[in-house]
Order: sequence, then C-alpha cells, then structure tokens
Amino acid sequence: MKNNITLFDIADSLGVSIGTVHRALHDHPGVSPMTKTKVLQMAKTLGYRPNLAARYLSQKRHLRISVNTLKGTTSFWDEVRAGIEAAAKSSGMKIDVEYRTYPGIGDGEKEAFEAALEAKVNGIILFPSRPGDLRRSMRMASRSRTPVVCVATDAPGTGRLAVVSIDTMASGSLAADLLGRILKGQGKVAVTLSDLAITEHAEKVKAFKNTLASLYPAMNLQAPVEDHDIESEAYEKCQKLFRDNPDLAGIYITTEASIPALRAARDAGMLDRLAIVTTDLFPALVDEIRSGAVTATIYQRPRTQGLMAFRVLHEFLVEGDCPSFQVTLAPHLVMRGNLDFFLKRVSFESSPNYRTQIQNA
Amino acid sequence: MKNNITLFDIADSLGVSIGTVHRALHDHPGVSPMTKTKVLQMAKTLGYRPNLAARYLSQKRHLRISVNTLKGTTSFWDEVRAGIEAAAKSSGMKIDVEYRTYPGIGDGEKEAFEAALEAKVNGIILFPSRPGDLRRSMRMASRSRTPVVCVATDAPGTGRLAVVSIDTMASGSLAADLLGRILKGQGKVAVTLSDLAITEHAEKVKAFKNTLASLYPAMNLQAPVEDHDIESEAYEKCQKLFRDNPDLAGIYITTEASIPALRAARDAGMLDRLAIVTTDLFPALVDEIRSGAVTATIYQRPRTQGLMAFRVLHEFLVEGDCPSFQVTLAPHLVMRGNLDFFLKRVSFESSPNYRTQIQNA
DNA sequence: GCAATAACCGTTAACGTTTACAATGTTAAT
DNA sequence: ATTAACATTGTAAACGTTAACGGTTATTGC
Repeated sequence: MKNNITLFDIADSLGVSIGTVHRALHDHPGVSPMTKTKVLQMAKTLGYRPNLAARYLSQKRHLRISVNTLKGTTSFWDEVRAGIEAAAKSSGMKIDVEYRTYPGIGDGEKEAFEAALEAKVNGIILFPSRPGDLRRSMRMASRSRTPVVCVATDAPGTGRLAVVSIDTMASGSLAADLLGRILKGQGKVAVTLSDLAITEHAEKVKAFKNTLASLYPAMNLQAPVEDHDIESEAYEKCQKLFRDNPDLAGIYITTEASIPALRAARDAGMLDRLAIVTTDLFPALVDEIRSGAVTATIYQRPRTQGLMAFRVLHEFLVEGDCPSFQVTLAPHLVMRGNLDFFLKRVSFESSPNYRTQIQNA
Repeated sequence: MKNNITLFDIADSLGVSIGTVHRALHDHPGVSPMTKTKVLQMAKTLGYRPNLAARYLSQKRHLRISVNTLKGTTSFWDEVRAGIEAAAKSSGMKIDVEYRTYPGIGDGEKEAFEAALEAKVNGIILFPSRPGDLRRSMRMASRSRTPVVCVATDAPGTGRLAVVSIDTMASGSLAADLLGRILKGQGKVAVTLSDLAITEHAEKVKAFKNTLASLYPAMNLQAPVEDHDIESEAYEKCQKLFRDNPDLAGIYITTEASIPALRAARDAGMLDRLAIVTTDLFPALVDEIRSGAVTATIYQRPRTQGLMAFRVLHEFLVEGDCPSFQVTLAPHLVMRGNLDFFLKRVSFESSPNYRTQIQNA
C-alpha cells in the first residue's frame, strides 16, 4: 500500500493520462461518463488525497475575498477583522482582503454585498444584519458559485457555504446558571435583547428561560425587554423595568448596547444590589466589570470567529470542499478574575529575535 | 514592487544562480562569504518570503514527531492527543506521529524522551511531569537541534522551543472571583493542589489568594492542602480539612483527582452547603456538575492545547522559525448551563455529502 | 464522400524550492 | 606541465497539480 497516491498513480493504473484524471475529479467538461466513473472509482479505492502544496503552487491566481461587516462602533467587528487578517497572514498564501462596511443594521448591506459580487471576489465573509434583505443577493452568489461564510449570525435558506457563531444555547444557559448560583435560586430576574425576531437573540433568551426553569424553578423571570438596538429605547425600557420591579435581583443583558441599561440601573439606585451578566467586551464595559457593577460578561470571541470564518472559506477555496458547515464556538465567561487575560493583547514584533507571547483567547 | 519575490528574482538581480541563492539563505556550505552577504542583503531589500507550498512539495522527507505524555488515566491526555491528531490531519502534510506514554509522574519520562531522541524524530511534543529530571536530556535535544514543545507545563531553562499552556493566573483568579460572588464575599474557603513545587499549581493558588484578598478582603483562606496526586492522601487531608473547618463555605480544587475530595465532602455531609470549583472535565466529574454538587469546573481545553502545540512545532519545522514561544490559552468555565456544549463532540463523516457540524471549544 | 464541428483524451509547460550532480576556476602537489 | 583536490557556482530534474494547447476519433451537414 503506497502512502501517497497521486494523479499519476490513478492515471497509470487505468491506462489514461493525468489530464483526464484531473478533469474527471474536478467535474471539468471533456471526459466521457464511462472513464469518469472509472476514475472516481479508482480514486476512492486507492484512497487518493490531493496534495495541497502542489495545488497551491500550481494555481497562480491570487485569491480576493470581501469582508462585509458593520462599521465598528463597538470593537467587536474590529476584532473580527483582526482575526481574519491574522488567519490570512498565517495561511501562507498571498490573499487580498477587501473590506466593505456599512453604517448600521440593514443599512447598505445589500449594496455592499452586490458590490462584492460585482467585483468578482472569490469569496465573501459576511455579517448578515438583516438576513431577509440579503436572501435574493445571496441566492445569486450561490448560483454564481461564490462561497459566502456568515459570521455571528446565520442566514438560513440562502445557500451560504457555512456559518461561524457562538453557541447561543450555551450563552443563555450559562448566564442563567450563573445568576441562579449567585442569587441562590431565589428572586426575580429579567433579560434584555434587541429583537425577538433575530434568531440568535431569541435563542439565547429561550435557553436562559429554560435553564432557569429547570435548575432554579423558584426564580421568577420577567418578560423580555426589547430595545431594537436603540440606546434611548434601551434606557427607557430598563428604567421602566426597574421602576416596576424594585425587587429585581438580576438581569441578563444580551444587547450589544449594555451601557444604557447599566446607566438606568445606576440612576434607579439598583446597581449594587443587582447581579448583572452582559454580552461582549468593550472599553466602557471593562470599567463596569472592574468596578464590580457587572458580575460577568459573555465574551463572544470575535477574533476567533473571524479566524475560523477565514479558515473555512480558505479551505473551501483551495481544497474545494468544506470541513464543516456550522462552526460553533464556546463563549468565554469573563469576570474580574480573568479580565486581564482578555485585555492583554497580542504584541507582534517583526524581528524574529524578540520572543513574543501569543495570547490565544 | 513585485508582490511575490522568488529565489529566481534574487538570483537574477545579482547575476548568480538560484542554487547559490538557496545555499546562501540556508547556511549550506560551498558559497563564498562575499556572495553570501550579497544574497542575504538582496533578500532583505527585496523582501523575500519563501513559498511554503513549493517547499513542502520539493522536500519528500516526511516529518516524524514524537508525542510524550502521561498514559491517560483521565481523559485529559486523550484529548490532547486528539487535538494533535486533528492538527496533523489538517496540516495537509503526511506526518508520522509516534506516541510514547509513561505510566506516572516522573516514571519513565526521561527514558521515553531519550527513546524519541534516539529514534531521530524531527520534533517532540512533551508533557514534562518533572521538568528537573528532563533538563539534561532536553539540553541534548536543544544541541542536536531537535525542537521540543511543552504542553500544559513549562520546563524553563531547558532550551525548549515553546510552551503551550492555560493561563494559570486567569484560572486561579477566576475561581476566586466566582467563589467570592457566590458566597457574597463572606466566609472561609480552601484550596487543594497536588504540590506547591509544581509551578503551575503554585501559580494558580497564588492568583486565587491574591484575587480573594483584593476583591473579597472579608473572606478567609485556609492553608493550601497538598495531596501529591495520591487519591488516599487527597481524601484524608480533605477529611481533616472538613473536620477542622465545619464552617467552610467554598473550596477550589486544582487537583486532577477531585473525586476523592468530593467524596470526603459528601462523607462529611458538607457537600450541599459547599461551593465547589474544580479543574478539568471527565466523566465522573460530569455527574457531579450535573447534580449541582460542583458549581463549576475550570476546563483546561486539552484538545486546543494539543492542537496549538502541533501547530507551533509544525510551523517551526517547515517555516524555520517560531511564531511565539509561549502560547497561553484562556480557561473555559464550565457550569451546568454550558456543560452540554462540551460534551457534544465532533462527529466526523468521511463522506463530503454529509453536512457536519464542528464544535470548536 | 469531404469538410467542419464536437467530444474526448494526451502532452507539456508552468508554479518555487530542494538536491544531486556537473562544470567551472584555483591552488597544491607531483 | 599535468593532475589531483578543492572551493565555488551553474544546471537540471524532481515534487504533484493545474491549465492551455494539440491531437485523435466520431458525428454531423452539405
């Protein structure tokens, strides 16, 4: 048994040429159905695995990918982009990454997507802020064989190649378990989210609710607060929540805009008797965690998400097939205790003489 | 400015052959000092980056690496090995991985290491259970230019290439913060470890202590319990601990053998009024978490450690230099809420038609 | 029955690096 | 002066895949 089967081996054992074998394996035109099946058969029995190095080497076209994300008001998307950048660098290939950003949820994302298609990029990494708006464009991409990898949010039924995201169930359940433990299974808790129509948020809330019900049945969950990603709405609705429930013991904020909610709690004088679990990690939130106001935050590992998204896309582009269509990451729970770890960031030195330390969250 | 500088470009601009350039760049004999410096100079000014694909392709020697770890009584090392296996597979190269295991701490690890050196492997991934014992052998490896990557535990002053481990500070501090939150900053807590002489354990305990002191000054930390990785010792010392401190409120178990400690707590009738944070994740512990006896465990991501160790070693072997000498991972906090995520494991299907889901902890 | 097309298949030159070997020139020894 | 030994450099064949190009046959249209 040879350990490394090549195109030549297949061709040789069938008495055809490597050109034919190549065409057969890649669905290229110009090979009869008979020989094609024979080649595929032989490839399988011999256990052919393409040599990626040779493949990289022979294809001189250099890849261009488009990264379509929200213009980073928070640092989340900056981190995602940093992860993509890092993965691209370590891939060993020369890859052009074009960034297309759009100002807000559903604002210009269709245009950005179509611009990327227009520019004939080889692949797209996308945050679908309004999956519905993109459905038609993404179907077009699918037809024109342009792979699309979604980050953070899925866009079902659009023919996207893969999705990279945080496990929403784990996020919601973890928040519930943590609050339950801290509150000793007693008291009233609430949850905020941007919109129940967004699958990810709805799932988190559902998991939160279910876990609370099964592990801490004595606890009392209020109706979810929707803020539609509008700061003023978040503040006002939380204000009302705190006024109506002066005995509230804990709150799980899945919203990106957690600061207004915290402000409302502070203004209501409830900050220090409230157990608070938030989502994501950004400078303003760091202060709140360090001061103890926020018990913990569920860190969605944007850098890793970007990294994985690139890897999946890249693997598809060079290997031709995709290792997985759904990459689910475990969220990190960040508290005061391990906060510093997440703040220390990679410091690259170009000189190989300097010993660098990589923190891999 | 050309984007991709090749050996030919350097050779061409100097009027020499690519053979000479290659020899100069790789410190091979048979090139005059003059031309060598000129080549190095030119390579730098042109910004030469070797094409890895071409390098893989041309060198037919296939890499052999040795993985020296403890024979997995717990599943920790099995997971590490699985991570290495996965990384080796996805590296795209044919790589022989030889496993050398030794039964216990410091038992046969020197012999295993020397066997690996004897076998002339290209690199070693190593768990140094007793770094001191290995110092001389590792120095030898360093001299013979065999790269060694440590997993889980560092071996300082041994010339090892790199170390992959969990951030011990983050682990200890996180445990402290969590216990502090749950116990409302009040009460007596304890910590167990295998041996204060092991740097990692000592660091965790120190971080635990410091965080407790700074964030929850009212709490009271008992003297650390050392069990030397002996189950009976763990049981007996914990028994004594619980007898001497019937008012103990929480305990942080950094020991791998957390089960005896839990048994002692159960036997002392203290299990349900004790907040317990453990380390690692294995079947017996899963039950304790699910039942609520254990509040949380600090998961050290063995699979990821194996993965990273392989990547670093591989990159060194093919690229020639090392991206980082210290890879530090963030520990995962596993509670009932997110336990299921970590139990669902990768299910690979060989057929590319099946859509597979990868859980990436 | 002959040219024109199509369908199929073989051949070959890249891609950039490594490595063995050949070809220089230079010095020292006969 | 001739040769052996050596140091330095050039040459060319691999590695496995891709893609463009030529060359076969068969099929069609006149």
